[in-house]
Amino acid sequence: MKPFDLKNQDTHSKARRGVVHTAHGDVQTPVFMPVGTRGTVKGITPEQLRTTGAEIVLANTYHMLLRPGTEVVEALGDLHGLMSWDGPILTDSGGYQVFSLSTLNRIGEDGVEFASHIDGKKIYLDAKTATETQNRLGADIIMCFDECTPWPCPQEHLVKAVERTVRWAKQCKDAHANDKQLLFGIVQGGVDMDLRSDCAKQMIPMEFDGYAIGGLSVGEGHDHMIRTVNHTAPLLPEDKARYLMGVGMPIDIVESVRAGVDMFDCVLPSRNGRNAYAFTDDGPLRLRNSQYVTDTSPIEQGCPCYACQNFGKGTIRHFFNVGEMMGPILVTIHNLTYFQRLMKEIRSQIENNTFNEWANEFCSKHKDEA
RNA sequence: GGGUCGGUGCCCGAGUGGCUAAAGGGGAUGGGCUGUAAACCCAUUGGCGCGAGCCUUCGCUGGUUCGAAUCCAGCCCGGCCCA
Repeated sequence: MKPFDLKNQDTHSKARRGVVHTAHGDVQTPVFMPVGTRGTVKGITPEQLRTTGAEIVLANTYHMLLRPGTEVVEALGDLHGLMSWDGPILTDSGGYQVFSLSTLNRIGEDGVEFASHIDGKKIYLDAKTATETQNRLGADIIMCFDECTPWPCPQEHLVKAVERTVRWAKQCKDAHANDKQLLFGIVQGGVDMDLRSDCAKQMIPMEFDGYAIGGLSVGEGHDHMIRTVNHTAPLLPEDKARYLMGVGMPIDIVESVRAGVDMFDCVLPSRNGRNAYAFTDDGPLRLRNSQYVTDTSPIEQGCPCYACQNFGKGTIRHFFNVGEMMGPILVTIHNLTYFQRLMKEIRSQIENNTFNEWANEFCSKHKDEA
């Protein structure tokens, strides 16, 4: 079976409605994938995650490799067993940690040496080890080991990063030895359109199961991001899933869907939820703010999530103020539900061929959040 | 009644002649977070002023000193010990 089926193509934009087929089930796109870096989406159970509408979840190779380690994950029934999640899982290769843990690593031509952020132990990650590790962790979609560059980034570094990312991608493809898993390639190149084009041109002949746009949402800002996505997404094969890594704010997602992106992941709904920031259709709420002290209304009127059905803002604010776990739990559930409801709306608008107009309205309403 | 230790900003608490509008916590208020080193991090927190700056503040009152939260005297209040 083809890994990706295109179901509808919006006629007023590049937005698409599709399905990704994985060993643990289908994923309706455009899709938002919550992040469960170390084997769990922080603060909620898989059952709660399911009720938000999530179909697929992320985990991270670098973090699982450090703890508990590949053998232990295998012994616990691979990632699906460990996470108690029988749906699709995607693992990031550790390429993001090349960026996020840059003070703890050294990038070489063949791979990256990390000083473990836990005990300083040397961890070497390259295309082969990242792929073999992911083969064994057992996710349904695995990612090439890439170099996620920072922003701003000197041009010569950007060029080198693209070279390495392309070279490593070939090595990942060669090392990949688990035919139950889809392997996605990643296009790098910062906000340099020529580099993005070069990188895409070199990645496509390698015939990956899907293609990601990496190296964005690293501080470049909404305009740079969207310009780069608008340039890059159309370069990728129409019959393969396109995945914008690490994005993002709702408005970033809507604009990127418009550019033809199918898949997203981001820590924002979960992390910000833990930090009392609630996403709503009327813009964000900072639930620690004193204005909510005695507010008995839900975070979002009409939201079917457990938090909105059972608690008012004042109670949730109280939970945050006294440090009760329930605050982070409730807002995580709400935010993930918000994102899933947004994706559902997006899919429905594409099916009705009304996406573009809807997106215009959404973006004008949320432009302040960019 | 005698002795002794102490009374500092919203709270706790450091400071014991000038660099002190006063360390550090807590609390409060506001902000940030984008393929998670994040249930975390940052900022503000006496008043007035855009600002230089001015005013008020370390129990109360008075004193010493160029200068006092800091030294002295009296008083008030609290803890402990003795009677």
